[in-house]
Amino acid sequence: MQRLDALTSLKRTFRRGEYLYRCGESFRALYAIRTGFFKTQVLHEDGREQVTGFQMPGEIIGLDAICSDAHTCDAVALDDSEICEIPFDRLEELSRDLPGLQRHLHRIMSREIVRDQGIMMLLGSMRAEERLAAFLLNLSQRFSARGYSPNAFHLRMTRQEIGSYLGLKLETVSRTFSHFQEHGLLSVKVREVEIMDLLRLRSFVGST
Amino acid sequence: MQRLDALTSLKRTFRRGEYLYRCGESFRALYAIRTGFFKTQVLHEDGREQVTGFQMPGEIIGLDAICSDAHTCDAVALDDSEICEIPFDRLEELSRDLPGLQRHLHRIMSREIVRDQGIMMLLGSMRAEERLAAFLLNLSQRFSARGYSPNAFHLRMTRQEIGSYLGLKLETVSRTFSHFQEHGLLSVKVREVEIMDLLRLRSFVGST
DNA sequence: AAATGCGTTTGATATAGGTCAAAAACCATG
DNA sequence: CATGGTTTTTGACCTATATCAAACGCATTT
Repeated sequence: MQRLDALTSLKRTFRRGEYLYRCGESFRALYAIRTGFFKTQVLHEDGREQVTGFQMPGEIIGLDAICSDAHTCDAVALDDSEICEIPFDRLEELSRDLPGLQRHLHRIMSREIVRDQGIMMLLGSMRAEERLAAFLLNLSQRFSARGYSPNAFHLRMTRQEIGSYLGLKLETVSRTFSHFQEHGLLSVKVREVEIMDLLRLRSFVGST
Repeated sequence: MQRLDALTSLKRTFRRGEYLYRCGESFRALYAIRTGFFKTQVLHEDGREQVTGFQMPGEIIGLDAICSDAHTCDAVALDDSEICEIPFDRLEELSRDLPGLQRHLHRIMSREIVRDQGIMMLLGSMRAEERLAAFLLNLSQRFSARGYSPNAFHLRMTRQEIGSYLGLKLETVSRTFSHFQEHGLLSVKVREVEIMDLLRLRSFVGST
């Protein structure tokens, strides 16, 4: 356990807008978010961007870099944040001695794969309203798991970033928020969201 | 190395249309494809399906099940196939003794995450022609890596399955094939594809 | 307090891709 | 080789979302 503590001893802080890593940089460590908020994005050479995820405290980023020893996306702080660096070779070493840690690591990687499957489902076969509803419910659930209200929260990302993540244009995101508001599902004031009717919002997605 | 051989000794065959596993089934093993062709899909309760991938020999499926000890998607043979079962607990055990194997497993999981990022990019920010071009180029590259022609191959999946994977309707897939053919990029006769102008097809992805 | 600047909202219009429908091609089976 | 079922193609039309454009809100600077 001391060794595990030693593994996670290096902490770093980031201001809003700063990059934790950039696509192409060589891979050394995974990062556990302690506080704050990040996004990960892939950039196409023609300038198009695809936001691949929003990460909150307790989540691990950098897993994509293992396969090629280089990061395949950017990670950007959306809020002042603190992360904890986990050197990957030492993590592998330690997980050889600690089956519980090994299993944990595998679970984390697998969970990321399942998360991605969910996004494929979202992007591949949902309509705009379903996408936004699924997105909000996902945030709600994650805030809730961290002890915050599942019904009222502050969005750390712009409409454009939400749109990129959901495969929609920012105007469509904005309009869909307005629709939801008109129908009494939620109240939204720029970045502040309050979900009024969680059940009905859920029924939009079909499941969850 | 004997232990590694022992690990991969259980083989099974599947006829076209048979399920390797189904969503919800409990997780015991990963599967390495020896011969044949599979698809993985997630089903929404309202009947919508999302194909999450097409797998060929040498590829590993089942990684999604690690995190919850249950499969989160279906895997269906698209061709008569042979797979090799890899009991996961024994794989973990062995990878504690063999750092090379451990690293290999991590790379495979990470590669899957990167693959999924690519699909998000595709679904989130490409148009129909780009999606289909990217799909064909991906198949081409994978056939090529297996010693088959990169220019001529047989599609194992239906237009509907391609469409589901690419977030398009089957009619759109069909029409886009026709467009490509009209422009001399490829020749397609139902399931037989021959790429005539690989460079120009490539220039589709990442332009416009 | 005015000016600047980004992010957001809203409206008008355009279009890529979806939907519906029918015909054609293909494939498995008796 | 005739049959019936599936898959594919193609056409006509429609709609969800994109695009373009303008105004607005809010925060920061001057």
